[in-house]
Parts: sequence; C-alpha cells; structure tokens
Amino acid sequence: MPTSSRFVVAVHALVALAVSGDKPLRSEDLAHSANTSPVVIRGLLSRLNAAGLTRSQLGAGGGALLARPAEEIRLLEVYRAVEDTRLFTLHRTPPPADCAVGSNIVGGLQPALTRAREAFEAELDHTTIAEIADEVARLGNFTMPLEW
Amino acid sequence: MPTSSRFVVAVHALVALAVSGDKPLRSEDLAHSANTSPVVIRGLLSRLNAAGLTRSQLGAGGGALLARPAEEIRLLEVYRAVEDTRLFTLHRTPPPADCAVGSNIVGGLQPALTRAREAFEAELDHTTIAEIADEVARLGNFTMPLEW
DNA sequence: GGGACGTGTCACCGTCACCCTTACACGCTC
DNA sequence: GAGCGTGTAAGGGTGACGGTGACACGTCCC
Repeated sequence: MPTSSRFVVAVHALVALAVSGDKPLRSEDLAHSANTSPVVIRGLLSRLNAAGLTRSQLGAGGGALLARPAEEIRLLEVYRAVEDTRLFTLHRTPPPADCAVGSNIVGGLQPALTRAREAFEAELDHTTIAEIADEVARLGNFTMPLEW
Repeated sequence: MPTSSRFVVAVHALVALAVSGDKPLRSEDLAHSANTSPVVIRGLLSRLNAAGLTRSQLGAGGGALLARPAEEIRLLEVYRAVEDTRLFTLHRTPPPADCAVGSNIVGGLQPALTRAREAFEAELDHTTIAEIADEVARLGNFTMPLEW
C-alpha cells in the first residue's frame, strides 16, 4: 500500500494556511485550492485539529488556522495524523501454525520491515511545513503572506 | 497507501524456496504455507520469474525454484517485482493551475517525498532473502534444507 | 437578539484495487 | 500418451477511499 491521497492533501492544506499568515481560510477555499470537496477538507481538518496541528474558528470570517508555527510542524506528524493504514500489509489470513515457515515468517520479517518504516518516518521527520511553503513560494514566485 | 499483501507473500514464498534447497515446490505447496490460493501464488511467481528471481519447472515433479542464491536476492527487488502502486498517492484530481499553491505544491513537495522513498528503499536493499530465511530457521528451530 | 456564516459529522453512493475461485490451454516429465 | 504443473483469463466479493447532500451546533456581525 501506498498512502491515501489524504497525506498529500493535508500537506497541501497546511501549506496554504502557512502562506496565508494569520488569515483564516474556509474549508471551501482549501477545497478549491486542492481541487476536492469541502467535506473532505473538513474531515482532514478534524484529524489535524485532534493532532494539535490546526485549530478552527467558527462563525463569519472564520476558518482554519495553524495551531503552531509552520516551522514546528513536521511531515511525520501530518502523516500520522491522517493516515490510517500501515506501510506493510501482512497476510490477509495468517499462515498456518503447523508450517515451519508460515509460523515464523512474520516474526522473521518484522525487523526488516520495521527498519524500513523507521527510515521512511525519520526522513519525513526531517521536513517541516515551513520548508515546503518556502519552496512553493519560490516556485510560484510570490512572497508570504499571500493575498488570495 | 500501504503495500498490498503481495510483497509479504512473495517474500514468504521465496523464503520457503530458500529453506527447501534444490527441491522444487509446487504453487499448491506454497499456497498452503502462505494460507492463500495457488492461483495467487502463480500470479506472484509469474512476476518473480519475469524479474529473474525465480524459475519454474514444468511437468511432474516440477515447481518453482530460486533463479539465484538467496544471498543475492534483496527485498527491494522483490518489492519492485510485485508492487504496482507508488508509495505516495497524489491528488486524485490535479490542483487548479490558477492557484498559487495548487500549481506548485506537487513540485515543492516532491523532493521530500523522494527522499522518504529512497530511505525506505535503501533499507529494503540492505536485507536479503537468505537473512530472512536464517532468522526463520532460528525462530522455528530447524536446519536447512528443510524436508516438508 | 436575530440572522448569516462556517464547522463538524452523518449516511449514502460510485469507483477502484485487491484477492479468491473456477476454468482451460500449454508444456514437460515419466 | 497420460498425468502433472504452470500460466492466464474471467467473474465475483470485499473493503478503503473520495464525493455529495444534509443537518445540528457554535460563533460573529449588525
């Protein structure tokens, strides 16, 4: 399994919030930017709120805001906040216990899978939303905060 | 998205072949060991054959064999041979080009995603089927080649 | 205060990858 | 030549995912 598109869309939303500065963005605005639906965005924001990465402001003129500076939000936190599935899918049905290979393959393989997952996560932990936002601003040739 | 179970099952099959030495194993035998169906195994072996990791022997007494010593088969090769999907799923529909964030988010995010993927793959490249087979033999308290 | 705004969450649906099963043609060994 | 085993195709069930409509609740503005 790959990741769902939730991770990329969540990063997209956080970057949009980062380049917007203190101005709250509505789920409808974020949905337009990511070419998806407001409900999907609200579902993601719900998870990001729970993880302490964003917060929501109700009422007119409200919307979503970063709960912390973009420099302090790492991709790994985003990944963990929105992804449900594990990196490796094991056997759909467990191997039989009476098989010398089947009964030990999971245990024997686990350390290697864990190392791969940890290497993957360590890399995501090295990058922050602020770095992505800077790069997007450079590519798009604009300065933050961005007016929409 | 996670990997499919194909990767784990493919490693399972290769380890079974490794511990069996020169004796060919039928898809039915491998299917029993991995608690899946022979057709699924044959589908995996088809990919592993194409990748040069295994070869098949037709007719009575036939079955699958490793095409190379287990010490020379790395998990990364197995992963690439049987996994179709990419590690990261991008936006289901591309972001609009008229959005400063949407038009640059993919380009800005790509380097970080690539680094994570490379770290992941490098770790898989460090482990061989022989190492997994040794560990399984140790856990199962048996010696290779294993008689079934 | 009243009304408009925006969020949070639910149920429902279409789509897709995945895995299982059945079936059958082909090639090889005995 | 007969039996064995592979390779591949077609069809179905299942579950995750993303999109849509709807509605209750809290909050801000006038």
